Amino acid sequence: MMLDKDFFDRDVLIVAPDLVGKIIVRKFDNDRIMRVRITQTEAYRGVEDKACHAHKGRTPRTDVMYKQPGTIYIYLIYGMYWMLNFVCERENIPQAVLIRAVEGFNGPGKLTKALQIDKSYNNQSICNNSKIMLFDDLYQPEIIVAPRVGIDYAGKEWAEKPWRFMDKSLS
DNA sequence: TCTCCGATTCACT
DNA sequence: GTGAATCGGAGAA
Repeated sequence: MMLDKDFFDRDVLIVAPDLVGKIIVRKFDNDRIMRVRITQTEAYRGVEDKACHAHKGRTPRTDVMYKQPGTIYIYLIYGMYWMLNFVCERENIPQAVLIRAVEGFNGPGKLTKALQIDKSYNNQSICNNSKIMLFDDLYQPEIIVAPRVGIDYAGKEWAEKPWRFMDKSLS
């Protein structure tokens, strides 16, 4: 069954591990369809989280994270790679889940390249979207946690939070 | 305007 | 293990 807005209308620390094992379905412009299972996610939790882009407040860039749960947040990193995120919690609470890896594509930059996801998907909703969808096929992976990656600049306290979630059977 | 730097990846030593 | 590629957001001036 398809994930709806209610799925994302929860705390990001609940949604992020729950997304591991779910299926991303991508329909390309030539009608080719690609299905991949999410194997790794990370949680970015609001203004208090120094590693979260929204911690400095609402700006044109972070505005998306304040929107409806299920909104897609895309941004460019290092001038080369698009990062795929899904907004959590109700409006005006800036939380998001980063999709860090899917089955067959290990790394957030690689998976967006494989799925041909770019800036044009920013600020769209994952619910009722004809190009990209999320499904639950009732697969329930065993989850293991780890610190987040690439955020040393946020300071030790935040860099060490165990807010990365991965499928144990694939680690 | 100008400067700094990042939720990464890959090639090379 | 180190460094380059590459660009837009955010903050300073």
